[in-house]
Amino acid sequence: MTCGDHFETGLAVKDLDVVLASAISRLQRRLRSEKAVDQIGETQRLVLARLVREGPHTLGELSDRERVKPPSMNQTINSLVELGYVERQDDPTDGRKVILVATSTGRLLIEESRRRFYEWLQAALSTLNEDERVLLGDAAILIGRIADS
Amino acid sequence: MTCGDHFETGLAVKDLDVVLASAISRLQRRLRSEKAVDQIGETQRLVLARLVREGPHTLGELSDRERVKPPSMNQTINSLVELGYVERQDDPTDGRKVILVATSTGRLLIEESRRRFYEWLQAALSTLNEDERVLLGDAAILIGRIADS
DNA sequence: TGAGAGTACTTAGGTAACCTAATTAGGTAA
DNA sequence: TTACCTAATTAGGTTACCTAAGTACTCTCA
Repeated sequence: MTCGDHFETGLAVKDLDVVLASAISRLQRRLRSEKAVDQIGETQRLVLARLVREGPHTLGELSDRERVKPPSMNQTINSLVELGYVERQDDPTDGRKVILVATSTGRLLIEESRRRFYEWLQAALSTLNEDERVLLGDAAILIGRIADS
Repeated sequence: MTCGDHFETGLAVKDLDVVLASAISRLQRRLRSEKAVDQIGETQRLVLARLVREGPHTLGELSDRERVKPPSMNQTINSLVELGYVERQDDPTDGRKVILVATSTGRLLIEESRRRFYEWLQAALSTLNEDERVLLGDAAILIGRIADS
């Protein structure tokens, strides 16, 4: 395969809407079934991972980032707080705000959960070559941009 | 940008698990909110679209294709039947099977729904160039392959 | 030919993750 | 200090999945 080629010339772009939506739905379902080993769901894992990776956020910031309404995020946060993975802290400068921080337990869970997820993903990716992995990384960025557009 | 380059060298592949999962979740949510104009949900639309595109299927075939358990697919089909978009027919050769066929109303809905979806997607894709669209098409195929692996 | 095993669909009941509408509490500015 | 704005939360509902169990049909083979 040389520069400019792609895997299924023409076809790939023609049915982009259906092919992309279908592929994404299927991967989402697969991810959901794979994570079942964990104590937390996919949504909770993504939020907790963000708190660990990027540090404390307010509820509003989190719901914006994840493209979810505040009440939905609040529910996710409630379960993470109940499980002891996240802590609510008062914002010293604005009493309306609540600062959400991952606890050390939460940090630990994400490290382990992420390692396990990587195992599955690496197995799945083992059928792909390096070029394809790079392509997928680029595509993830594009998909994120579309989602947020 | 020349052959071999990609948009965020190194970074793209390094955090592939989180970046990909997050991007997919966000696009899924966006799709869900965009389709809200339709009478049917994203899941139903995907199934009905498949019936229109690929012709009649049994329930088992559909649930396999969509990576869902048979009872879940049955529920989706029930709602499509109630709305008059899909018809159940007996399999003449195997009394256990049920053949699912899109009605003409269903076919019509998909055509309209798809045109509308394309409008949104084209708008979203207008921020991308042709190379990026091709990349996204290729990635969709890879994602589908991973989901089904 | 008629049990026993297997397959395909369906029903029942439950859960996770979203939503909108309304409420509470804290901030801001005329 | 009243009136409005913003942030988080509560209440209640929907959708789309799941597992377990049941029904109806087909196939196999003694």
